[in-house]
Amino acid sequence: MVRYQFGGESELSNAPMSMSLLGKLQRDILTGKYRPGQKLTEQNLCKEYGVSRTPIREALRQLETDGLVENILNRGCFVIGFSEQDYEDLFDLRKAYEIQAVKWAIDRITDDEMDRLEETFEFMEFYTMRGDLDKMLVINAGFHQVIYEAAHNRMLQKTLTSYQTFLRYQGMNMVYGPDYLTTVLEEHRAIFKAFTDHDPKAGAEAMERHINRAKERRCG
Amino acid sequence: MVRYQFGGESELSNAPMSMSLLGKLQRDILTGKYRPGQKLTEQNLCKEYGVSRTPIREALRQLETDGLVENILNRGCFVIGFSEQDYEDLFDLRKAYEIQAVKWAIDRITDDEMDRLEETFEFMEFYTMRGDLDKMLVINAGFHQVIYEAAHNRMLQKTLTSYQTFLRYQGMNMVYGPDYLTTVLEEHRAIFKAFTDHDPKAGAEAMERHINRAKERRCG
DNA sequence: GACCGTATAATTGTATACAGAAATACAATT
DNA sequence: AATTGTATTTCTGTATACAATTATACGGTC
Repeated sequence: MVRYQFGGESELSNAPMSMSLLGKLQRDILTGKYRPGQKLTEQNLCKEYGVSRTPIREALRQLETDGLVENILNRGCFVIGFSEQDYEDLFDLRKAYEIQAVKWAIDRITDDEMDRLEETFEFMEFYTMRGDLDKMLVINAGFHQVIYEAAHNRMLQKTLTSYQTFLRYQGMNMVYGPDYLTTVLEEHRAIFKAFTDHDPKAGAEAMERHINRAKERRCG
Repeated sequence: MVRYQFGGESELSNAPMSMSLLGKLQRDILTGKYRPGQKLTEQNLCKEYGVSRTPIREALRQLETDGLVENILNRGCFVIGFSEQDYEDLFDLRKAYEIQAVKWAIDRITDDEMDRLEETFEFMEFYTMRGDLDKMLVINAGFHQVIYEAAHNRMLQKTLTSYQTFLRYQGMNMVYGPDYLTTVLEEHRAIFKAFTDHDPKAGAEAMERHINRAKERRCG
């Protein structure tokens, strides 16, 4: 049995069913509810999310490590702003890791993971055929997630998952062209083929093309 | 006036003079005081570091985000173990980012940063001449830090700094060969030359060689 | 002796209380 | 009007208290 977990609601580990406080804060920062430079007062966040200061502070510390807020001693947390350059750069950082991920994944993937990758790709074909953009965006993220897992490196997985979260909320404002679905499908097909061919080099090249075009499209 | 901050005691932002709790925990995990799989009980850490649970918990959350511990809901924090493969992989992840860093840095470096890079390199030459390994290791980290800063990308800088911390504590157990100093100096000279030549491609190649050899040497 | 259920203890998650620092308001002074 | 010094308030940093969950110990049953 293969389970899918594309919803994005549960953040890998400790998520008590509903969206975690950390996830909510990530969302609200990345979607612009809190503006760059804005001070996040703990009291206000307590009221906003209906919890006490302790969990708020712990979430803020994680956001600090994630690089979404800056904590200045005795003065509080401030939302970090991202320039256009930062967003562009993110594609290059992601590209470097995605290429490494696919190379490792093709070498290290287990049979079970290969089954999941195949099934995920078949879902991509299905939803492309149906023209279901929303489902496609979710499956798209899932396809990459399987690769991250198959790379069998915790740090890589954490970092790329974090980038995905980042781009997911960014992508919510994007406009998707008419042939987005078919184009992206073919890009993923090339990547998937590299897995069936056990060809890390081809995988790296296909992934590089994929991310380069994603950068041009300015969406995942 | 150019100030150096190589000591590694102060972690960029909020470090109240002495080593921060987070830094101590990082050190004690990475140097093996706490073993992989070991449970970090909050009470014990309180006694160990002489603070209450609140700051301990906040530090643990940051360590979780950093990937040094795993937090299981209602069960506590456990030290994450790193395999030989993980350590090898880390060089590849670092390589990907260091190459990107040097390419951006050569494009984006300010005059002030260039002065600091030059001065740092001159210190490297001096300490190599003197055969001062300890100082050299510190300056080595500093040289890369200047590059990270010159790349002008917060995420890149955070990630690479974190890798440096990781490898620094690892490197403490390493044995350095007799020509380590001169070899490393020449590798850095090639990188530095790429900056004076404003040649990102050459910089990337020099950096790739540097990290590849570092991987062979199994130290910074 | 192995297994299971309950009671107890220990530990985590959350809320609150208190101390110290920073921001603010405001009066006095130039 | 601008500035400085002080008092007040607000907020962060830390410690502690309480609630919920998990781990442990122990006794009963097979």
